[in-house]
Amino acid sequence: MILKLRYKLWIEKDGEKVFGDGPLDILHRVERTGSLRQAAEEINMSYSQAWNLIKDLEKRLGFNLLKRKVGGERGGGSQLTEQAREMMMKFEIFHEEADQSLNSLYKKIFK
Amino acid sequence: MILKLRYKLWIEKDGEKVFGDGPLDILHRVERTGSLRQAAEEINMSYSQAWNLIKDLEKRLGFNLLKRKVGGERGGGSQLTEQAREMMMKFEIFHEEADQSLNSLYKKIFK
DNA sequence: TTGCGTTATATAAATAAAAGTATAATAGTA
DNA sequence: TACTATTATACTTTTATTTATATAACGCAA
Repeated sequence: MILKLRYKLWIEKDGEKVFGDGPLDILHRVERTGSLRQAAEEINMSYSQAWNLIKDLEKRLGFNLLKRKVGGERGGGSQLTEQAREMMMKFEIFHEEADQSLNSLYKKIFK
Repeated sequence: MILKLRYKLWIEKDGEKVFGDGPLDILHRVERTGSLRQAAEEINMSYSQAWNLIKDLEKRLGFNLLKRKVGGERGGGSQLTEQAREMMMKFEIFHEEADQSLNSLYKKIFK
């Protein structure tokens, strides 16, 4: 019987999500493309949904994740803030180490 | 800014959930009360939902979690199978150790 | 034989989440 | 000035999930 460990990790503030895999992925794509719209498109998420997601996170966190530019050449765009980069980096390291830790624990107990 | 780590752990087989916190809790209550209906009632879950949940898990796992008795004194009831006990025990140990591991990791990286 | 509390099961209703649509505002540039 | 691709925002529609309702079968006990 091949069972597999699954898990989800995220960060909350006052009982509300403020960071997780979804935001991490979107922010990486914003970093690369320079546009929230393109980032959303890449993962087949509607722009409005992506926009609401980021807006909610920012509101809860109390700081901006994106530096926006509306209009202008190429219509504008978005870039990461320093605080966004810091959060991403910490979450990535945590996620990576957690993955190793959980999987070795799982093997120890279930195999 | 007080951020809090949150996580969810569960076991899958062929991409479908076969065990997690919910089932663990219900099975504990069945063990104590001798009845799936009472177990469901305790956590304000409809009996049909609890029944479907357990039935689906059993189907996916390929073995029974409950020994059922229909009719008879007190209408019948349900008891845990040995395999259910084993799964519960392993998952509990895993969960407990994972909790410690994740939280110390979280402190190390986020604090 | 009737009542009881359970398991077993299907179906409907309600709620929540996700996805989609529409439109305004913006500021460089051709 | 007209065009462009973006951010910003409000709604509507659709889908998925959860919850509720209803009913049958069962077997012991009074």
